[in-house]
Amino acid sequence: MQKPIKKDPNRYHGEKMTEFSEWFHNILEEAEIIDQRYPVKGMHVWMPHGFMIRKNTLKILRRILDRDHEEVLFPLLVPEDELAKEAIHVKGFEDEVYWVTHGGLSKLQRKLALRPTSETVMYPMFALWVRSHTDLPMRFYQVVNTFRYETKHTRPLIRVREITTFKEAHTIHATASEAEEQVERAVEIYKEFFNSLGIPYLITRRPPWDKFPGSEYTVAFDTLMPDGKTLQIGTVHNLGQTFARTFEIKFETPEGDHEYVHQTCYGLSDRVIASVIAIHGDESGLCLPPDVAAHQVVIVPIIFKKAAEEVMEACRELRSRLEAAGFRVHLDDRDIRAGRKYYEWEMRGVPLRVEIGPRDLEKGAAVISRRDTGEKVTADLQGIEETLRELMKDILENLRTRAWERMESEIREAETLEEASRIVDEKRGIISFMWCGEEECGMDVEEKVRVDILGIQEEGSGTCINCGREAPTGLTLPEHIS
RNA sequence: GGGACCAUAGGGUAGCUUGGUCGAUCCUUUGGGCUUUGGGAGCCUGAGACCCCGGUUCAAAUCCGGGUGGUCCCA
Repeated sequence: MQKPIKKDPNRYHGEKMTEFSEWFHNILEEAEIIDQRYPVKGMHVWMPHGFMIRKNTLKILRRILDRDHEEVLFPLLVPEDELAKEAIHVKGFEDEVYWVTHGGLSKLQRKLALRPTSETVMYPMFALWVRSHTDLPMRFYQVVNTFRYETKHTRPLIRVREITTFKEAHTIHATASEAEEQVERAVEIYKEFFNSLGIPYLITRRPPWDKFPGSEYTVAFDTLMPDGKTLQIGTVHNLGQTFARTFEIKFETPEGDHEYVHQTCYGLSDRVIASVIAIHGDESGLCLPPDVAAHQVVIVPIIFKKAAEEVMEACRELRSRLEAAGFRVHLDDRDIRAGRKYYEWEMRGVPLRVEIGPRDLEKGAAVISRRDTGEKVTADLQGIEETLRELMKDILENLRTRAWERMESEIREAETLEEASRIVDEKRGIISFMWCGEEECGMDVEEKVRVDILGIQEEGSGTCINCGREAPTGLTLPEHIS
């Protein structure tokens, strides 16, 4: 009981803000999310706890997508000639494609690529599937792994060679305006998804030199990591008819003509999980939104010699009750000190902890402790389901608000290039300024201020910070040091 | 694409400069036992490592070469 509160130097270290990179690395190992020791660069192992979080995250996503998308599954390998068909598209990926060149000992007559993304895998099949305007629209998605031969430093969940979780949706429409509308819908879908994870985001239209290769335009979701740098966590592309022409995807109109379809695609990856971990986590470790947490409630019995069995029995009973009520609950009945359990479950991000000891039992109560605030309250065992449910709602709300405030406090407005440069010197955060939208002028800004322009926000107006021309749309240009 | 640094139990480290005292240090982890248990328990007793290949040498964790893996900086 006289605890020597010595900080174990080998557990992950606390200073999340000052040493984010180390914090992130350590928490992934410590909380048993990812094992980074697999002996191939950029490829890592999902451990059971991490896999649970991933599974729950996907569950939320599928619940939303399944409303009007159909899930499919396409092959991993793309023949070289298909991959090469869409020239601009290939150019964007050729440096980072993995190739399968052999089958056993014999060399393949036709090289096969590991999909870097699945446009060229799916679209030849779409050409077979789409016949008539009555088939449209079509909305598909799949959750697969993709491969990119990253040459820069890899980092678990954020920059990897095997993207283990890539949700890609592909839609097909009869008209340009329907495709346009689908882009808007996809943005709404992603908003709903990120909101249910409490992740703040910035929605921008990517500058033309940074759009998806082969697309008309790209709308991207970015969030802000604790190190002050932005992270792209989702993209929505309007593909126009480019791929339709390349892959001959046509439909018959009511009039009997044959026209090329209009397409969109949009994707999310492992980075979503990285952002949940990074943005909500703190110096005690993970802090998970209840919907993604592997365990939502952990029960810790406070055992003394006297009443030991009664306490255990009450805990077991509570567990069955909570399970019946639909909670993901765990009873930690290990024979170690309660304090140690607290530290462990806090590190693993469990939103709620319920403690039951002899004193509580006499009162027919339990102590509930919430992970996000550290607050403890005593609650009646009677009707505790409702209390816990309320608290979970509150936790998500609190996490979301907290995260949005933090991100917004890092967005700074600049009226002049000098001002922007000064902010850049701080090496963190996002700068918002007006830009005319011209490519040449944008490149010039990137050069002068030494930033990467993230994208254009579709609101407000003013004069361009660089050339002084009228800027029809307000612009947010986050500093994006990659 | 260019450069710097690093590699010792599951994790973190000491030792390397000046080869031998290393039967390799400390923390954590981990098996067994007793006493404990309202915020990381204590004691006893076990377990666990010099990245790979080659070289120099009587002798290599230590020096040299190559490989592999990792970290960071610059374009």
